[in-house]
Amino acid sequence: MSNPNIKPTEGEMEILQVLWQKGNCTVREVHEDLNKKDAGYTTTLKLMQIMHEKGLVDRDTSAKTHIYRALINQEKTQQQLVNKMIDNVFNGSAARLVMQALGNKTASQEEIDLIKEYLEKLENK
Amino acid sequence: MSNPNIKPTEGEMEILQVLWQKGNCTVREVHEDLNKKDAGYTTTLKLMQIMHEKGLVDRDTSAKTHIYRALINQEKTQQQLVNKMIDNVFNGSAARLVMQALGNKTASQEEIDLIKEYLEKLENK
DNA sequence: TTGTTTATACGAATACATTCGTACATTTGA
DNA sequence: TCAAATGTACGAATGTATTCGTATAAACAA
Repeated sequence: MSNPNIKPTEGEMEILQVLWQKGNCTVREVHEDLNKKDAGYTTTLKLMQIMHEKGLVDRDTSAKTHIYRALINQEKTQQQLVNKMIDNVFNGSAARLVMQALGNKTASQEEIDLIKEYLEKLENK
Repeated sequence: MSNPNIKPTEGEMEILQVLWQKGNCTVREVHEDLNKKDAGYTTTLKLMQIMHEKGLVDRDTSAKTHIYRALINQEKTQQQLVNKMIDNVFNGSAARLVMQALGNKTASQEEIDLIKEYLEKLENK
């Protein structure tokens, strides 16, 4: 398993988002995608080097500019973090988390339809 | 507002859970409720003192043994943490978080029914 | 060629969370 | 009364995440 029980930090999650979305990336590409923040380039570099040490990412160092890719699975990681939150924040109740998530403005009608569809599927097995 | 934009740490969340559930508590009561972990008593004490400094809890110090209570609102705090997770882990998609939460074993049939009911209500307004 | 740009590596500063030891005061019970 | 138990306060050690400065090498362009 490449994904034992690692909990990426917040900064690491931001980088993983980019890698999951774009696939293989250089440090600069990731850094530019993160431009909302005002951190320096070497900060992003350092973070990605640490992530490599931790086994969160792999990299191709054959050229001068290294190419990074995520080593841990997006869904598994999300699952792990959600489970932790259910436990840590919602006393173990998935339903309460779901309702909080739906009660907020980011849940559009479209999203709600998606969820209903998903619930149907869940029931049919 | 007593709840501007504070993000409780993991350890603080554990203590808040106890306070939200039991209402007013002494440090010892909280500590005993947290007995899963092997941290010492003064560790819990220190954490709660820090939480007081941060304005997360209030305390009655009129007696020797202080009585603590949560100052921040449970639902608001949960909402805040869920929103952060939607953003940080699920690229802003509440639906994806919900599905991950439902896809795990902690979501029982009972919970799923609850959620469906909740969705109905959401649609009717 | 040579100076500028673009990389990586890495040490160190800073910030924050967690944990514990110890000092000291109050309460309690034999 | 006085020793043990129970409580708070607080400094300090530890661990971890984040940020940046600087050294150095490679690529590039005039």
